[in-house]
Amino acid sequence: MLSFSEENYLKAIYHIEQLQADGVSTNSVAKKMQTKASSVTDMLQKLADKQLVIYKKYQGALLSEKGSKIAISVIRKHRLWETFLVEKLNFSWDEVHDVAEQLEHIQSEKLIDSLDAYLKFPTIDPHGDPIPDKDGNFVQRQKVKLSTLKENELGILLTINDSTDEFLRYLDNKKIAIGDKINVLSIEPFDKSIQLKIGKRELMITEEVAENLLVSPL
Amino acid sequence: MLSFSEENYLKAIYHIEQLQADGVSTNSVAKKMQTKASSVTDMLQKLADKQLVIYKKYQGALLSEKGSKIAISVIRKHRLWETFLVEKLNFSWDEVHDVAEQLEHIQSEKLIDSLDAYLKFPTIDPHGDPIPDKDGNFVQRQKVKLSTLKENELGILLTINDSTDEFLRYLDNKKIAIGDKINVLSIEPFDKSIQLKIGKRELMITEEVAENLLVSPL
DNA sequence: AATATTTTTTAGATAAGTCTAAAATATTTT
DNA sequence: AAAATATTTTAGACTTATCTAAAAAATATT
Ligand SMILES: [Mn+2]
Ligand SMILES: [Mn+2]
Ligand SMILES: [Mn+2]
Ligand SMILES: [Mn+2]
Repeated sequence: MLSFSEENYLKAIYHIEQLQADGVSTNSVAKKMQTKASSVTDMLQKLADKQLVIYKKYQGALLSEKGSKIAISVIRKHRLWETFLVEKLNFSWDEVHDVAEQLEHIQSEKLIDSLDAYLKFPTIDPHGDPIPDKDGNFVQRQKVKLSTLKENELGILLTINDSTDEFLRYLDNKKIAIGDKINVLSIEPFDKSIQLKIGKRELMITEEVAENLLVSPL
Repeated sequence: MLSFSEENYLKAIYHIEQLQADGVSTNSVAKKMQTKASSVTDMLQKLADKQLVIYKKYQGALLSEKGSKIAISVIRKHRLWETFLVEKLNFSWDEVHDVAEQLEHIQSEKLIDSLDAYLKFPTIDPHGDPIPDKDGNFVQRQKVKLSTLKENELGILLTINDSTDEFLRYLDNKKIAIGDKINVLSIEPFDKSIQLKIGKRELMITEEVAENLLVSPL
């Protein structure tokens, strides 16, 4: 039985590993967890004792097989709860994260598997992120930043890089949603802002926004 | 923001208060919480500092207005989650308690009020216990032990005194359920065992079982 | 290669929650 | 009312998770 804190560290290490496959640095974990490097060192030593990470002084850490399984199960719970909140309790996608941060630590295999079934085994969460199944498997989809598309190219919005409430609400306001088919009409050479078309609507987004929208190119 | 531990103590004190209205003793809390009296003293001092209980050395404790409100809100969450697990996720009533013990500490007013609405504002949980509403109000029903009924008297099973898994499963086996109309056919003078009728079925229960069944007399 | 800077670890402190053992107080029995 | 017993509190220790400040190691700069 792991503490909430241990589970949160494992999840953070997992997410950092996805970005840069080499050893996860103490500082990168500290930044993600909004804590001090010394606290991270303490925790990495503890997780190493429990064989959940492979850790060598000054070399950073990597999740072990066991640690990785736990991280994925926490992520599974987080995303299933987010899906429940949106689908069943009518939360909007910018309201679910903090509650899911708490719910992801509830310990009950029966609970999470029943929830999974109740939701009809969803594979994608409200933010477009894949939901691992009971065995930890999930879909890996090819995706590129919208900012890499050329003029007249198309893409389906799969997920987003920035999941802050502010960005989610920006997308709501602009009526940009997961699953939308986005057509790049033109790119302004001066500031790389993009004129695009969703359905019949035309709108303009900045390069920064385009960097945070991940699409499947068509 | 209270810790899980503080919330659990408040809930325990509340439940003990319901049984004996006078000051709640340190030992009674220790017994309920399965902890040591010294730990209880520490916590009572802390809760008194936070004005959640009224506490005088060697005199035991009482919940303050504020403490009582929090205790009731934790109970509300516990019972709504139990109802959710049974109604929506097909848990049986002997499987919900431990999970609800965890879920009752999730902090989100929007979550619990949405859950309440999703369940159509239930007033009774799977064990027959009343569910406080958003304002902390709940139905108080007149109820007596089945063992106090005389021969040929009737009662509706409202709730139970013993909520252990074993007793719940005993009731399932005997097909005795909350809401059943129970007819006391005869009482054996020797051991006070009771012959009763539910629907068309006749069955016998011991006095001990009858002590743990609370009915509304008809 | 030596120096400066950054990163990481260690040492020591603090807070929450628990425990055991001993002391203080209250209650019951004689 | 004194003695015996039970209850409650205090004192001191331990664990987990965090922090600050200092030391050690790694990396970057000159
Ligand atoms: Mn999230
Ligand atoms: Mn998500
Ligand atoms: Mn319960
Ligand atoms: Mn219940």
